[in-house]
Amino acid sequence: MAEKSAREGISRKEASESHEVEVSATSLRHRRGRPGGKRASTTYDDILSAARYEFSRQGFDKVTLRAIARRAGCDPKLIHYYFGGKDELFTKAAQQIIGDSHLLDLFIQQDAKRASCVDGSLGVTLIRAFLKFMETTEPGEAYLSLVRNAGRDDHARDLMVALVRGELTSDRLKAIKTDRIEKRMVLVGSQMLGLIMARDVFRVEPLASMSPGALARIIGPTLDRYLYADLCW
Amino acid sequence: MAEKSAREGISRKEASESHEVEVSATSLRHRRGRPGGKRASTTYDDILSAARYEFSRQGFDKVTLRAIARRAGCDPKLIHYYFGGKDELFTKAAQQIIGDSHLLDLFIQQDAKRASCVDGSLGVTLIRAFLKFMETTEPGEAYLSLVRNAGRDDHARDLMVALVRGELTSDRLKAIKTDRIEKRMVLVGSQMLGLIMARDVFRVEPLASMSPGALARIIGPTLDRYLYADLCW
DNA sequence: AACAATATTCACCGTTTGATGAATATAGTG
DNA sequence: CACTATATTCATCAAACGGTGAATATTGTT
Repeated sequence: MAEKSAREGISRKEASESHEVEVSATSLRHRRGRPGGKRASTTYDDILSAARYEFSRQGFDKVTLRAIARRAGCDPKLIHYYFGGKDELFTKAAQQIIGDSHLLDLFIQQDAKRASCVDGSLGVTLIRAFLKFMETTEPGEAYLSLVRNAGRDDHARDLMVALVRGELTSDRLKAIKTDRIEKRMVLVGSQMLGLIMARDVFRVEPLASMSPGALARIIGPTLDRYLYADLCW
Repeated sequence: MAEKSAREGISRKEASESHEVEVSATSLRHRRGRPGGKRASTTYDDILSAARYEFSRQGFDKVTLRAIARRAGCDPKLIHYYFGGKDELFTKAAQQIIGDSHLLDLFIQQDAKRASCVDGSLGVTLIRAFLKFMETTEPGEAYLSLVRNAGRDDHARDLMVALVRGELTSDRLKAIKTDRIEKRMVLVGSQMLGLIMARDVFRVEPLASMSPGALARIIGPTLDRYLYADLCW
């Protein structure tokens, strides 16, 4: 307990001595100090990316700030420096999905154009576009982290509810003409949610190794029925 | 910091003094020593019960052995004494949760008998029995907590995988004759999982306020198709 | 050159967690 | 009564976690 100040003094001296020589171009990313204009530090984005990676693969509690910092290649303190704390970091990482969800709409349009002659069913198109969306790393990771953490985090839960209800995605879905569209929508959402949970979160076999095309052919008709059939309410 | 040992000494004395008098029938449970034959200590079962309670409401990581011991009214060390460690305790507790899943089978049989003339579809029966199972407080809560925590808890995940694959439930499901039963099973599981997630975890409206009967009529045919139809693999 | 803003590192803290070793009380057994 | 198996408590441990304060390096600004 008395050696505290002494140890600090020694290690600090040693550190400054050993660093002074090897300030090469490779360590540009790790250099201290105010960044030069457009060549600003990428650390902020690195942390956010690493956070999305970790949160999409593990739950909030299991993810450690130290692991995120390790992946981002920075000191753990920088997470607090940039984001404040673990909760704020998760919020920021999860919010990225809102901005990315227009991609789903894009995929739906693309898929509908390309495959309309072969398989024009809206349900099949939906599944295929959604699975492609999930494979697109950035938004897919964010979405997964939402699904995974929605049981605990209120912010994630609210986003999930909106997604299941189809509020955030797909103008085409909103435009279809059918009765009781709200109920039909949540039925579609429940099946897609279950698919993603089983396939990407739980990784249940043989579901996880089935091809997106096969899944679309099998599950698509379910969505079609939810959307168009007479469901004898 | 210097008062620690002093405080401990005092409390120890006080405790032993206050206990000595009131060794009545109520504190029979907390007495030390070798238990009398059939009147053995209930601590083992108390711990297991407390563990099930805690694990079914929070994930494996969030549950602390101290909290379980507090609920069981015993010293934390006894958990290690009886079970070895946290993992072994969870395994034992989870086996009891699984043991309850025979109820689902029972509900399926009951529902099939009662409603066979009105609606004999296996899919409809499945949904109806499953929703009734979820309403049955004890196993329903445990199941729900598994779903809620499976995203961030590996232990819960393993149980969920088994449940989604239908391995733990329903002799009737196992007995049906159809091709590719494994794939068909996980498709059924995915839709039921999505339904429970959307309805009971996220509580998405208007899904959450729909009657079990209506849900069974709407979603049942989906399961029938997954179980029996030609799915053009 | 002096100063302020930014970026990064280091050492450390308090808390909580699962776990362990030693001691101790009680009841059956011979 | 002596002895042993069982049941319980206490005191502590090392590790990991999120978070904090202070120092330091680098750049832009004046």
